[in-house]
Amino acid sequence: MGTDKLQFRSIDPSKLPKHFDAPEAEQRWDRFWEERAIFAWDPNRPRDETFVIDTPPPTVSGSLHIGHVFSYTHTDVLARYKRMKGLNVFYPMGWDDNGLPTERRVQNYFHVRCDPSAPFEEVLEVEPASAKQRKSHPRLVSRPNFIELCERVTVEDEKAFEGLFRRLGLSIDWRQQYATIDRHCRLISQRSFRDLYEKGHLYNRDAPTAWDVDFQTAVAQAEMEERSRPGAFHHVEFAVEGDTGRFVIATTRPELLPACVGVTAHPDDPRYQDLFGKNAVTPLFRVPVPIFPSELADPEKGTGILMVCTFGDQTDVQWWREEGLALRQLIGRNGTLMPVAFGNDEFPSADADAANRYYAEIAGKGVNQARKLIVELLRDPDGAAAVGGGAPLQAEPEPIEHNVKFYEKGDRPLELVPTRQWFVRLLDKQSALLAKGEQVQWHPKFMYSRFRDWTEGLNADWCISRQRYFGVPIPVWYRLDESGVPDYDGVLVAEPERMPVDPTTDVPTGFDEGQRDQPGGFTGESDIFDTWFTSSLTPQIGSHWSLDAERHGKLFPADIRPQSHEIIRTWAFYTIAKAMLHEDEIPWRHVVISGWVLDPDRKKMSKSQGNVLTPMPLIEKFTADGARYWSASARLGTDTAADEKVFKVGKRLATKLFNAGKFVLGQTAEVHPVQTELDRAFVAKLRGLIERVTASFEDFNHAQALSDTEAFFWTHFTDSYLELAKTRARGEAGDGEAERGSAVASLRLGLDVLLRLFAPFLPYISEEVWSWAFAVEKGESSIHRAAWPSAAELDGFDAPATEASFDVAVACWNAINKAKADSEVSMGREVEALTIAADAETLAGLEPVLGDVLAATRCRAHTLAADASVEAGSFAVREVRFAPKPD
RNA sequence: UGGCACGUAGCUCAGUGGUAGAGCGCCGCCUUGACACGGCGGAGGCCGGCAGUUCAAUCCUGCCCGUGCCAACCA
Repeated sequence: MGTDKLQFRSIDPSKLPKHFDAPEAEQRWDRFWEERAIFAWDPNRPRDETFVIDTPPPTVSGSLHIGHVFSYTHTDVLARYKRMKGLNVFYPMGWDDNGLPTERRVQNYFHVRCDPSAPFEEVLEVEPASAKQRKSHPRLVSRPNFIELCERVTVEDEKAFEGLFRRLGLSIDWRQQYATIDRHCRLISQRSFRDLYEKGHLYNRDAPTAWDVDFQTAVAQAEMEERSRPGAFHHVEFAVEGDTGRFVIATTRPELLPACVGVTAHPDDPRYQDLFGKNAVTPLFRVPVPIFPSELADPEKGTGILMVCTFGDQTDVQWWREEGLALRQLIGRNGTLMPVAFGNDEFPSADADAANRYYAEIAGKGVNQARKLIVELLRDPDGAAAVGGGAPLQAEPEPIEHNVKFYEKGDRPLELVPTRQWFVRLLDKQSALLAKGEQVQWHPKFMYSRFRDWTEGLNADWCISRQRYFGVPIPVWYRLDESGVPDYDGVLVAEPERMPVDPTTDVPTGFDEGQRDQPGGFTGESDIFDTWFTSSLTPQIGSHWSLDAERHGKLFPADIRPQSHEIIRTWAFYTIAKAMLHEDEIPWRHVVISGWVLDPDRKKMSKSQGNVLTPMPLIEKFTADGARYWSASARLGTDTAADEKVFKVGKRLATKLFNAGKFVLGQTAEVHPVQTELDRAFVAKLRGLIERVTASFEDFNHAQALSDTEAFFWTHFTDSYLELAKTRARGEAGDGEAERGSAVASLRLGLDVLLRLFAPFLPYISEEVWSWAFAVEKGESSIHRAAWPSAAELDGFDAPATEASFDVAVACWNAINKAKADSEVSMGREVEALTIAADAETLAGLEPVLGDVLAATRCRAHTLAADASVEAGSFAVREVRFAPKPD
């Protein structure tokens, strides 16, 4: 026979290093994958063979933190699994460089501020600012120069991110890269605007809008957060016009008193029945304002009657609209009290001189300072609303803790400032949005409730304009009438073919540059889009929506959207909204939500607490596979502590694979089929593992898949099967070549299958061991392109007499090991003789695997004893005599 | 105040309507021809509390307590 001379493709273990050099291997394999384009998406394959990932574009101006490792690994594990399943994986990478975080970073880094009126400098020379420079005033640079600096910084930041992601082994197709500020994204984003405009989903409006006084830009509902802040109730006495009546309102914002435009109480409140319809007079400023009833006033709160100002909060806006109240805007865009004069139609007063005197005290001040000052003014009896009323401030302010709305990136409370803004109409589409959200499958399921709660609680349309610089320009111009006033209804939207445009430098069709800002001409919109307006298009950015119908058809909707839960209300929500508004579609079939990374003490990581972990040192210390192991051990949606112990376990697992691979592939033997009972039983067990792990992956449960694979590898493979088959594999058991070949064949099969099951989690070590022999043997140079193990693969193997053979062998081996441990002898000590007791049935089951057990335990002579008192399936070892310890 | 999630060994976490699991840590032993970046053995838990459903509850239901997140309350 010619075949019995055929040898397994083995390796010489002595030529391998003693220890796995992970840092070296990580760089080597990253290059290999890149050169061979292992992760390249093939545009020619059909949609049903494609798996599309809508990758989160990280904010590159933010610092790298361990959370990036965590959630991106979750995605990558799935990507690698799907690729091995034979799917054509589309796995792009985007960088979110657009917007405020970058601006802020540039401002700090170079110590500059953007001043649109500053002259453009052809060659801008700026260096990172020194501590000394930071003490002086920031340098003012033009908008184009500022944008140039933003681009300079983001290029550097992107490199850092790419470096991390490559080192981590993310199987990204780096040819599919985008940045949310690049030409392609500006184009898609502006086309999105045009499409929404044509469909009637957009409007612009001059109205009170949430405004950050530091960034000096409007902010959307989704970007607000509430922070608990100390405040105080101030009780202030008002008078009634033409009457002797007085009443006391309670307010936390006394500085808005000059902006008081009305007073309201609940219509059923018996205390204030006779006031409705009359005018109140404010103290200090003596402004007459209407008193009206409103269901929104709560008789239980404060004194039950309150002042309405332009604008203290959202309810003020509502009252202002519904009651048609005056507009007395006090707080300017920079957060200080604007100069106003009393004694005219806008700011009427019964005593303008006094009003102006009081106001002069607080004009130009910031909100906090103005509040302190006005409290003092309210102590002045002369300031009473009615003659002889005494000091308007009743008693001392009563301190309270209350929640105040902030821009999530801001440092001072939001103000409501009337400004012209663009909005996407969403409030009228809540139920349609909910239906779309329901069509998407959320993993874990309960995360849908976050989306639902947010959508149901929506209280404002989406404000998409920002008064900033580094972002996608809103592609519109406005006609100017003969007196130079913009016509905000006659909007000139750029044509799709001309996009992307910058209306501050490009000219609308039919006009020329000379007409810019001239009466009868046009003016360009200088606002940019909210970052989310672009980020909400990542599926379309990848699919080239509106540019390439064929590609779009293959890549949209995407299969999965991985993201974390805190941005469900922004990124997930807006993306669902866009897909619905553009094509009445869902943007992806599944949303895969990662939890948060907590610090080792299970506290939320935050910069202010200084407990943020940077990823590279952890990767250096525990290897990329170790870091991935930690990430992948966490179930979706579960907040997870960055516990070094878990990283360590991952690193240890990779080492174990290295060593096990070295042993298994180091065995030389003739090629024979798997035929010995123990080997067949092992293969049967392996089949069960493949089925369970595959099912877990299909169920988006990567953590279970990893845990099952790891447990099998450690418990069944290295700690038992490998030990039991070892002697036979080495040909030391005195069996024939067929038995030896069987052992080696099944050891290799076990290694082969386990490596492939581990490959999505531990791409480096699995590729390394794969490369030693399987790459050539299987004709697949990268394990990451190898077929995912299937039960069908094992169909050609003969079944064992009974699958229980494996467990019986292990139970007996464990019992003998325990006897050795109890006698404190090494596991390698030879046994001269022992008695193995078990019930008759168990004993019979042991027979076909007994040889391997005796060989593995180095047992020279044995007696089998049937003993019904021993529990079925287990063994008692008696009358053990150990050989003397060899010299 | 409401919604969601979580509460299991010292720590980090799995898990199941039928005698409770892993890793780390701890204790004892073993320098074994893949691996001391190992191996073997062991100790350690009224599965947050109280009720209910069930033959049987750590698991299902209700209430309570605690933790986290989200949202509301913001005069």
